[in-house]
Amino acid sequence: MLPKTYDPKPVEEKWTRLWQENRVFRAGIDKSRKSFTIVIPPPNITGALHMGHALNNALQDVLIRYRRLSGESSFWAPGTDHGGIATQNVLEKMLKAEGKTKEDLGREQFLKRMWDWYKECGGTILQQLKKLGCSLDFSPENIRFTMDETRAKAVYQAFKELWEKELIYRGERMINWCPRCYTALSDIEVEFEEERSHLWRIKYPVENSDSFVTVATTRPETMLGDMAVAVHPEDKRYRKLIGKNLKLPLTDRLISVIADEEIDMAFGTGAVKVTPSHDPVDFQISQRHGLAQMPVISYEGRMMNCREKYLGKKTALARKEIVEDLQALGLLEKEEPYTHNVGKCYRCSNHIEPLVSEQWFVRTRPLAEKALEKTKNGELTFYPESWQKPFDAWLEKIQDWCISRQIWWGHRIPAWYCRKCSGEGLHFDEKGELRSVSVKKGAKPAVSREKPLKCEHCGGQDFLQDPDVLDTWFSSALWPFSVFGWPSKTPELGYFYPTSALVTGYEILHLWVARMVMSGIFHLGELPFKKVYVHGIVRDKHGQKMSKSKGNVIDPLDMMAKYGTDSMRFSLLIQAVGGKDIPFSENSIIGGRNFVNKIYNVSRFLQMNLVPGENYELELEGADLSDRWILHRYNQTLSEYKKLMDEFLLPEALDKLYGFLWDEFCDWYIELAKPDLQTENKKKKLSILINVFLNSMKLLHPFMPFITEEIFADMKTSAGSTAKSLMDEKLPRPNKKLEDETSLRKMGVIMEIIKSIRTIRSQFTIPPRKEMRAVITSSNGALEDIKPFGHYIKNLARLSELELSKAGEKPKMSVSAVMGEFNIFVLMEGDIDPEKEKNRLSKERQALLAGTKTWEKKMQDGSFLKNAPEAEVEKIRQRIAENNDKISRIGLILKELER
RNA sequence: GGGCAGUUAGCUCAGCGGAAGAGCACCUCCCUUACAAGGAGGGGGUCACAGGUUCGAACCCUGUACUGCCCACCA
Repeated sequence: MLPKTYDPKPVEEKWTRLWQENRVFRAGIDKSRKSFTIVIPPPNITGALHMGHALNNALQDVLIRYRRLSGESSFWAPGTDHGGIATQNVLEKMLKAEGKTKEDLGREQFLKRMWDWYKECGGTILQQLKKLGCSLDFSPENIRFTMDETRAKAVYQAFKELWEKELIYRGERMINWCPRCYTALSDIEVEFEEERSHLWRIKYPVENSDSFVTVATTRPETMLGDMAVAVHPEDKRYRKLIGKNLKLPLTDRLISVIADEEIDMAFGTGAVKVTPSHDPVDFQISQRHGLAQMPVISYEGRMMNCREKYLGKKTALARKEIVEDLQALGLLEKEEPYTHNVGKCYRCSNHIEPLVSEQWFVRTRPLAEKALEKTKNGELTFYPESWQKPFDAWLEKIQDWCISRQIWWGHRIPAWYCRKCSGEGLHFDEKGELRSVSVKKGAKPAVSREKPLKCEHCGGQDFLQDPDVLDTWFSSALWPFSVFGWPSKTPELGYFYPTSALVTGYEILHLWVARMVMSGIFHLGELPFKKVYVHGIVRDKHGQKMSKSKGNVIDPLDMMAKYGTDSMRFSLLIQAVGGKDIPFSENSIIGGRNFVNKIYNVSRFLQMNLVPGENYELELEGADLSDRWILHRYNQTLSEYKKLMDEFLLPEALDKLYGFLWDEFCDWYIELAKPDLQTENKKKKLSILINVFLNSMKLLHPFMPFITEEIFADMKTSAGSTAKSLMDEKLPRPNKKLEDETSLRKMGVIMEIIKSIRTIRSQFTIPPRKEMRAVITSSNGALEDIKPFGHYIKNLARLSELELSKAGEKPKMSVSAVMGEFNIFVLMEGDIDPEKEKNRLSKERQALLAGTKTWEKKMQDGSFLKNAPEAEVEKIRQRIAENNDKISRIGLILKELER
């Protein structure tokens, strides 16, 4: 005999192996069938899979399995992302533990270590996706990596095409610099966080005068690089000072007062210190006024170009000392608490230093405009659609994309400089390696994947490659087509591109999705996908983001080991409603675990009853009411399920299945069918039980692949299937022959009667096992309707005897209920307290009377009668009639109790 | 500072113009031969607040409050 509880572990291990061995997930080109393609958001190779990956990939797997079962040729290939800064940081940390730095190793050795790490970690992540049940084809030739040879070709091709169209350029701009990661970042890689700090008011002495101009700043340390103080041209306080010089404290420099419209007179003192090298706004002001730049903060985040005292000190320390020094000089007017937003690195959370630097950029506006056309004309749609607006808004305000990173791990920028022609433009470090390049000083890049043979200008052959690498998102942006071998015109590219849908979390809508859209249109002239399914973030049960530092991380691998993969998938998927964030707790998996066990026990029950080897083909002949009812409900559930799945309403579809299987199939239908399993009717009943159940398993399969596959394998022969896997089966189609609305109505009445008898039993604490006698009376034809199904009531309400009669007499020693058109009397043994019973019925009567009163009031309302639709009025008329009928019936029972 | 959501039972949410719902949690009774990871029954909500539209509002409109996200160069 099968054990009472389901043990997921051996089942999951078995099927994980068999699926790969039999290559059931293989997606080939099959022009006779529709294709369904999703490219996996490639996980970064930074460590292990987390809950977010579990959700993201479970959702994709649901879609892929559903489409595969629907007969489409599904493609979903595994892959990982090299993950640029994030991954480099992981290795740097590991080196630190060994007491080394990446400089100790040198670029070449460091990269070798990175590739070793990829081999180790990339494999682990794929292994974990397998555990999650993802129906990816893990054949080695199928595994993609954003830095493998094919993808590298794509990156070069993309760079070249953009360069040739002048959409990539090199220039000096204000960029976001992370001194910790030691690289430039794009604007969207900066996260703003509110921080409590101070606003300092500093007095700048006016030259040849005793007066001062007071400026307000949150960053006093940058004052060493001030080149001016700006005021609004119409600011009366300062108008006279415009053009005058100020003595910049702590330096021996003079700076001038300039006028700029952008200055807000109402903020601070209305006078702003202008630091062109370290503030984006100041940079713009300086451009407008032709101010010189003077950087005072280095790439390391230390003070430079300043007096000895501060030289080389970190900005935070310099800030403290400068404030103290100003105070000592009497130039600090005020220090007030101030809360403002501070930019932080999205990879290491350290403060971002805005500074001027020469970098590579993508000119995004022309690309964004094309993308906007597609979203505006409805070609690109979002599920849920509320993401469309923010997506569009971002494209409309898009800034040029800084794509160069000063790290080592990534695609090296395919630009080369002739040593001879580049003049002063090449800067080397102490080891003689090219460290940075200045185009302004003569360096002219030649774009090429390999080292160029000859310089176009001087014929020289000594080339140096640009030391920077590309933003990791640059290669991610090409993923939907690089996956298929672009720029080669592979058959896969032709068949699977554009892909069918993209499934992703909203946090990378700009970083990734928008860039894929722009790249797809630019390089292939076609959107990479037309549907974007956007999901939320898995949080802890209090809605907090999971993070190691908070210690609230739940590891999906632990959860799968403890409760099984199907259970975890269920609890994630059922909660993923409307793309909202999911508050996840271990507790929520238990619901999934219970459902898995419930299903397992259904199969156990059926297997205990069926005769192995026998074929239980669906027999409709002679189906009784409960059969017709469950088949009708199954059929309805199937149609609703398909509709929901096609609309990407996956949690809703799962919820429908859950309700159908647990409430209707288990709690009602199986219970109703049980007595028949003891009769010659057994085979017919089993045919319906097995067919409805196994078809439901097919519907459930995309969500919970392991248990459904296992059950199917155990029972398929009974349903006449020889399929090797459930996935070789087809999803059932709704069948008109199964429709039977009448059964729904009739079963509804019977279920209500059963429930009211159960309620009475419960109220009088009659043990469920104890058999009772009951009498049901009704003065009209309704009784005829239920007469053939008395045995349903007897069985499920546990009655030893059921009398159906027209006579309205209340049997002695009985408890009564009025349900619809029926009076129900449950016969009690021994005495019942007439007072208690009277009380109970009177209370119900009161409630009914109150209802009638409300409705009648409404019926006396002239404007209601005049304005409300006739159907509404009729409905209320009927309610009153029903109520009154019940009231009078209760009245009669009460009268009988009096005697 | 701008924009977008949300506020319904203890929790997570559905309902989006005609008698307040589900799941989980809770309480009571039951180890009934598929399942105690189960079954049956039950309690619990002025639908954030204030106005308005309507015969009728959780639902539509207008404010207010709070919460959450996204975007933004206010020193």
